[in-house]
Amino acid sequence: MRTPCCERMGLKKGPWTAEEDQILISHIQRYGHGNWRALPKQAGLLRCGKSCRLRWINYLRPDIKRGKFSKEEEDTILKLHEIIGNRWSAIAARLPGRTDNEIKNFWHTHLKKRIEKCGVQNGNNVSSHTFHEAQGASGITGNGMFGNYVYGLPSNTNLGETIHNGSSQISEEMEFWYNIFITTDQGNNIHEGKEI
DNA sequence: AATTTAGGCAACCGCCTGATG
DNA sequence: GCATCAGGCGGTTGCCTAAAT
Repeated sequence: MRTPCCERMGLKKGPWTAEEDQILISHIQRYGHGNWRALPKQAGLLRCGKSCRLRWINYLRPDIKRGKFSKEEEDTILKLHEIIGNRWSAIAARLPGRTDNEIKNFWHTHLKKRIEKCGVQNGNNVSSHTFHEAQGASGITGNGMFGNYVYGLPSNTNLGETIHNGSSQISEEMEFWYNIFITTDQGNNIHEGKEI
């Protein structure tokens, strides 16, 4: 049974101070972040590696875009979420400067509510128009896809084939977004709807 | 002005995966 | 094949602040 890194004695938890931020930034700028576990010790921070990594990726990274999400970004999140579900990191990969955590928070605090509202007004949920439509057309059940396993699908299901051959009922819009997803996904080890 | 409530977001937790020995 | 480690991910929590009462 390994000890979770955060349980080590003497490690600080909770909000980061400006001083800690500065230490982390200068250390990474100087030496990079080859080994997160060793970094806090090397930098002189009383934090666990995970905490440092999270702080850097979600807040301190220089290329982070802060502020409100644009309409285009919102649309992208909504569409990708319909296609791939709660794969926040995959969605974030398509929104330069945005982090998975930020997108996840934005989803839970804004978009989810909006969708639920729309769903109530329309008497169904938004997803039913796209991915669920595809599911219905191809006999697929489940609530997500892509991953080391395809949610609710046999592991050998070729989703690309399913979508393309499934039926003309599948919306062109979904196909458009699906194509964007599979053709632009680089570095995520995903190819044609499946992780390799 | 004081208190309560709700929303937003940073951070933690636990699990999973891939790499390594 | 098994154990361990580090990194990564998604779910969840809890704090802070603004709005409402």
